[in-house]
Amino acid sequence: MEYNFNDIEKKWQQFWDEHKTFKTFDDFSNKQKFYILDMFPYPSGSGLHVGHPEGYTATDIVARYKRMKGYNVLHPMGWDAFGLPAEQYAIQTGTHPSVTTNSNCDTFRRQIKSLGLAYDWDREINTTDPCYYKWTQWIFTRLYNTWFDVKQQKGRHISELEIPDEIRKQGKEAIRKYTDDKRLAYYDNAQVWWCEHCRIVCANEEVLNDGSHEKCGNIVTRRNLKQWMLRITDYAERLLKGLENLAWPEGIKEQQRNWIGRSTGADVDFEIKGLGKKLRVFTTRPDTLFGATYMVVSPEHEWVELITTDAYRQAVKEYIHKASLKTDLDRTDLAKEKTGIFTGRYAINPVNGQEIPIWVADYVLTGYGTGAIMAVPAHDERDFEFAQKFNLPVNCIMDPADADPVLRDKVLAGNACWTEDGIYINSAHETLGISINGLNKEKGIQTIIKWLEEKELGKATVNYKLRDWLFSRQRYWGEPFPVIHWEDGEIEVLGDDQLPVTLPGLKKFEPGPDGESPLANAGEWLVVEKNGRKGRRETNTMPQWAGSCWYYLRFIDPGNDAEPSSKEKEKYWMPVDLYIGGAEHAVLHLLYSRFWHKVLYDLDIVSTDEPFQKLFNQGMILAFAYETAGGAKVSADLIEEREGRYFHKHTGAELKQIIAKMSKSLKNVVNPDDVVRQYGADSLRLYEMFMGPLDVIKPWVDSGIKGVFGFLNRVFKFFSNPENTGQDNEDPEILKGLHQTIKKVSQDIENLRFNTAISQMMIFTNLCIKKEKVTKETAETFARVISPFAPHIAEELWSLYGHKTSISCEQFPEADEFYLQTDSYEYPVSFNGKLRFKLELPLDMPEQEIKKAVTGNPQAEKWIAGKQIKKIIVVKGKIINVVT
RNA sequence: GCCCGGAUGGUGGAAUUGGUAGACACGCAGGACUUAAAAUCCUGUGACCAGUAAUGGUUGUGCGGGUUCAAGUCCCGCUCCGGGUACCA
Repeated sequence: MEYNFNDIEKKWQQFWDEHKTFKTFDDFSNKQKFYILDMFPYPSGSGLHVGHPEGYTATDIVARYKRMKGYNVLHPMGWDAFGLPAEQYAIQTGTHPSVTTNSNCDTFRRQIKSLGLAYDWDREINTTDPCYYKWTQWIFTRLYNTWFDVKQQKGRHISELEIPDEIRKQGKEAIRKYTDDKRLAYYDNAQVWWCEHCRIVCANEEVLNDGSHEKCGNIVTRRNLKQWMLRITDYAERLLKGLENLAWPEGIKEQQRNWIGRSTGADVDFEIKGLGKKLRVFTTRPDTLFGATYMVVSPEHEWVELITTDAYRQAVKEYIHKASLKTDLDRTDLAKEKTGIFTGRYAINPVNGQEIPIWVADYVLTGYGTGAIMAVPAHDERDFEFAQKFNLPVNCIMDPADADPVLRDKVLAGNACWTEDGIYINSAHETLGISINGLNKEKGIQTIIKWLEEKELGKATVNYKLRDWLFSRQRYWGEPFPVIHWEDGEIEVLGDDQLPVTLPGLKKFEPGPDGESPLANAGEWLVVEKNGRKGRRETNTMPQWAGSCWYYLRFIDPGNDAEPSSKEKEKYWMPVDLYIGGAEHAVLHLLYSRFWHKVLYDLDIVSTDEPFQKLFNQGMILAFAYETAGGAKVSADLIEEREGRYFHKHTGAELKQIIAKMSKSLKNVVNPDDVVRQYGADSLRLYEMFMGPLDVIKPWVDSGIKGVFGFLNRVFKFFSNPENTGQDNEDPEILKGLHQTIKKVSQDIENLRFNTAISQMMIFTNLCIKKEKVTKETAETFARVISPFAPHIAEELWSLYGHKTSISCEQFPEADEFYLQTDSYEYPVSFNGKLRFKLELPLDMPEQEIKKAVTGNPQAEKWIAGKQIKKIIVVKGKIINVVT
């Protein structure tokens, strides 16, 4: 029978749809649950690309397999549909973003369905649906009404915040300020990144390290705006600790750890001479206090003016002004030429009473630590560089005893910087009662911190690189904040009964004046009045991350209008057992979600501390592209191939084949629709899995899909022919192969190694074709084995064998060890590690006899002749090695 | 600079705890079918050397060392490529 994939696939997709084959029931009774989730897509206008089906097919195989193994499987799909492109399109054409979004979702849904993915479509969600974002707003109000109790390391309701008496005495305003300073969501004047091109505020995370906006590549600038912020920094420690028990790729965990950037050290107070104030610095190297020869405060430090003496005031002012004009790009410029200026003021080093100058320099950052440092040029590269430039003293206090002697001399003389371990010198003060001379780094740090704490000059502290999360955007197409700004300055966050705050209809979607959100033009929607008090709605909207921070909870109970998801269902389904998506979300989405989830956990809304138990990243799919000798890229439709070389159709120049990301400009984009049309969904699924391991980056090769297409043709031709499947008694070799295949495929699915599972099925099919006949039982078993990978063809075969129900409701076969046992083994026999011949021997043969059998074998003579056998190594069932 | 990955035939990639390197597939070559082509099927295919041939030998997992009876796999030192990050005190 011909393999007519088109008819087969349409037929079964319709069958699944009509019978709701993959509907998930909340069967809390006996079945074990398995929640398997894809990172839901942003439905862009260009539709699915071949990268999407990679992860989706992988989860689909696991979902189908687990279902056949008797699990209650939750495998949903939805749309992360707020976002810029729909809004930009609205600005250009006046089409409401919801119209664009809905039509894009329709395209995505159609395309995804055409791949035969086993989703429960009754659970489809859309972040732009008011029934969905009602709960995004609801969670925001929870964040607003939560503070983080540092002692308990736990978020608690704001009503449980104790107000200190001294604050209480100052009255209502002070209490409000005190409370607002603790809330996890707060409204604050923030220095924000501004992208002039997109006219949008960006989070730190959305700005690339060259200072450009990740979405458009435009260079961003700084602006001061009132913005909503989320106090993710409070959860830094929890977010760090929580990583320990997660089955995530080590690399991703490491990226999150680096992003959080925990570092331990000490806060140390330096008395400022003539001011009666103490300047606090953070340092990871309190042991180098004796080498501190100057101090630096950042240009934005709140005491800069205070510290600066009159003689230096003008110069410092000019310096700060210049620094404020610099973008972060300039500040972290490649050249990194350090700049700075003396304030005229001195501080007193607490370990030895020495007076050291205080400088202002922009190599010290405002947002980290205390925004001020003690500088130890002898033992810190940055300080050393600065000291060299401004002729500040370099005072070596650590002898690099084990270093290269030339370098050591330079370090001791203050002509080089040493940051590694060594032995302290010049690090004692008799009257102050401190000495670390002769100790090493680890001991030195301990000793100094202990001394500082005793003398109340400082204390051990921990700092994080992680910053609070800038949570508002000046856009229309996002979740509105459930917030009213009253005319008297009070901020009111709406109660649950007033949610959702829906987006108003607009005619024009251009941003408001001065970078304000388009919602600033929303007229009546903006105005609120209550008992004669006037207010204005918040015009910012939430960033795109908001909706994706908790969507996995909504899939559990998508229709619930009383809660984000019911407690009972949440408890049953959470956590997500397997989460698959791209590594580009290594920090942002995955860190934000974990943060929200932990807050919800603290508030007893969810039952697990972490949302995603196991995470896996699929590798990107690239495609061939072409470039000229000069490196100019040539679009794929201008290529001519001759004898394995590539030439430009017009110029005739020889081109180099390279591997690059798929892009419109290179015209090397592969469209899944085309692939499905030409080879069918089963072939696309199989090829994406057969290309290589799921987690590696790999190029799309057209000829590769022909290979799996050929395989499916052979499978269908052979197994659909009753003449081939009418054997009465099964051949032992087939039985062995079949059970090997069941075993290998099961193991490989569990370990997400689909490429080798497919290869095993190919081997088995080749064996069947060679043997020409199998039993019906074998054919039915194999259909079940292949069904998670190529579900359409498997359903078709299954119905050809006379079954009326879906194969996806069948049990996955179990491998029977009985058929896998063997009693003899063909040993590879090596001499001095080199394979010389093979020898079939019983597996239960004692070692002594194996040795005899080897040395007595005629083939061995040649290799033993004239030599002494030193020993014979026998690894049972593996290898024999004769050493001469 | 720092952190994390990676490097195996012409190509994508296989190879439990160290134990037959190159499974499976693509490509290529030869053959069958065909008037021809496509499709399909069969055979061969890391490189080098010897042999008419069956076969035999040498060599071979980015480079240089080491451990071991045995190294793609473990250790030390590099090179190149990809990703993240960047004055975080």
